[in-house]
Amino acid sequence: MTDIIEAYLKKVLQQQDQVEIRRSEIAQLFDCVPSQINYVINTRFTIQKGYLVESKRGGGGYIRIIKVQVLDDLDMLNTMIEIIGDSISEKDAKSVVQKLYEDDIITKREAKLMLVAMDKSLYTGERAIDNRLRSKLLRMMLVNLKYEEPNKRKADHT
Amino acid sequence: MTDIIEAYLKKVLQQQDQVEIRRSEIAQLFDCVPSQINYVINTRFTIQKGYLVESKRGGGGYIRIIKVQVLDDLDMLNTMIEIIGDSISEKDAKSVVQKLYEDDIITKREAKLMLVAMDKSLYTGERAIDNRLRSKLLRMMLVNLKYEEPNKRKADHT
DNA sequence: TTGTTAATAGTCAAAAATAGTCAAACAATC
DNA sequence: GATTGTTTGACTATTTTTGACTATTAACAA
Repeated sequence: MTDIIEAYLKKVLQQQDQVEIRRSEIAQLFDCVPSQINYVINTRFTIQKGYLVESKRGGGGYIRIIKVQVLDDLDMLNTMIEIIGDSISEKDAKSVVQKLYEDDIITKREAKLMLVAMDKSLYTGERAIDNRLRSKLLRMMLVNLKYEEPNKRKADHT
Repeated sequence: MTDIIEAYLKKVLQQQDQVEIRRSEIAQLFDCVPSQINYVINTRFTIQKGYLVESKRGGGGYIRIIKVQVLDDLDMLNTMIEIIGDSISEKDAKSVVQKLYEDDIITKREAKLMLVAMDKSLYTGERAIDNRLRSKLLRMMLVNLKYEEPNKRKADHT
């Protein structure tokens, strides 16, 4: 269900750079409880994945999902570095890498290298410590990319 | 039983380069306990045998088996992985990366990413601990370079 | 203005729906 | 008989679904 609703919203977002819904309407449309919509948004439309969410309660209330717009690769990298902050979970870190791949800022191989480096199996198991180290490593890699020549890319480098 | 399930999955994989199952369904189909499926996967669909496995728990969970191609540079990478062992200094690690770059096994950008990850400024300062973590990370990265998923169209997110 | 009600959305934790781990029991092979 | 491989099930971990309760806002009544 979550996947279906996610797909629906992403489809709309392919045409527009933002979408505004009424929570109860979408819940009805997909025949689920309203809080399911919150779950979808909290897990699939995070800032690490490149989305901003605004909402208002009360009469005429809404939930608005906005695709984050960036100027260019450099802007994207800077934005991501900010988002990462000084601590990041495995999941969020992987979302960031995935996003960079989807936006053609890194190649698939680069993404895979970065993903292994984010994997929890690499770290100590102390969550707080791991998240700080992971953040440091990811930020260092992104900073590095800022000063590298962009990859020459074909339209589709799968 | 293990052989039968293995054969079944491999038959499907002859037609497609990946297969997605629901563990409980397959267990039912072959009338065995679900954890049997894990056994099959752990013994017959390893990375050494050319398979990658991904899974998700919870509602809508799945196990996905993906055929991977082993790349040409296998020997070189295997040798490097052996040399690295379970502990490596910053200097030696950087030499390894440099060598891979000189031998055209990795690109310049990939080399830079890996070098950042080897840098001592990332680590704790406890030499023994750092060298083990560095080795683990470098080996994980190299293992990753050995395999490649078959071409799959990336979603067209224009 | 000021309360009150209706119409929203948000939070949180329990329950349900999955998959993973591990070790004991069992079976096959050497 | 010892070793290695397989099967089983109890227990754990993760993700999703659900619903009761809370918070906010707008509209309206006093």
